Amino acid sequence: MVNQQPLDGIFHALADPTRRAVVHRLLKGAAPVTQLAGPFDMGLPAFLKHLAVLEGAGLIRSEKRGRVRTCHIEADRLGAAETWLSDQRAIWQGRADRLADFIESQTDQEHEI
Amino acid sequence: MVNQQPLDGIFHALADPTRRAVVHRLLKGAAPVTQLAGPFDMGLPAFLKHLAVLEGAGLIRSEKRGRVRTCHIEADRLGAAETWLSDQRAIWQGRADRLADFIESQTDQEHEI
DNA sequence: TTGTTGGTTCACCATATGGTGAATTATAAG
DNA sequence: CTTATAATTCACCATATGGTGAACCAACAA
Repeated sequence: MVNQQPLDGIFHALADPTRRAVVHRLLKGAAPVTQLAGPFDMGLPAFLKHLAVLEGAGLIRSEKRGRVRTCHIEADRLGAAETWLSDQRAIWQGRADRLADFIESQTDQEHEI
Repeated sequence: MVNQQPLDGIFHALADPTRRAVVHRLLKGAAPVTQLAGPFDMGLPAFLKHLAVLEGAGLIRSEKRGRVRTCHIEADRLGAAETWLSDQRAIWQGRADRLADFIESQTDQEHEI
């Protein structure tokens, strides 16, 4: 996989329930690693990998103060994904000939009857 | 990976530039497999796996008539992802204390000065 | 019937992903 | 100084992912 467009990382990061839950949690406020990891049934090393994926995708940011690392959400990166999706919807909605697909699917069904 | 929530599959499917391009293409109208595969620099077997991922996620549908399989977009599935994202944005925007994050980050910087 | 075309299946491979337990480091707290 | 806590690193493992080439099947065309 040579390609590494930003959307690749963002969508990949969001394709995991643990990571989505972390995003969801962080939207309500920053939190340190161990506290974030609390609800999940996995070891710290595994959880850190999830955080690394999120941070690599730019969805979160983290700073270490003393021995505690605090994670923050980077909300505008979510916007990048949202934008791509709404662009696609715009294309879909803008189609003049969407009816063709419907008719086609009906024709298919007739053959099955 | 035991968990298989619908969003897992949808986001995973969208985390690949080839698959996003296929979605983009199909939004403009249905197309047969070989024609869809045309622009991409990979063999048919590899491309079929991408289609399988998209179909598994419910993002596309396909029917075979004669020897040609025609693929259609399933646009409402995109909506599921869009909805999750806009829900998250709602949480973010609804936060009363977003300022706290900003102040915290400023405090961090002061210590570095 | 003989190609040719559109898809499919198969066996295989390299790398990525998501997890583990154990050892390690660094900062706080007693 | 000693110990507990927060996080990190390391070696390792099973499975998933994304690709290949070659063989194959089914349908249309000549």
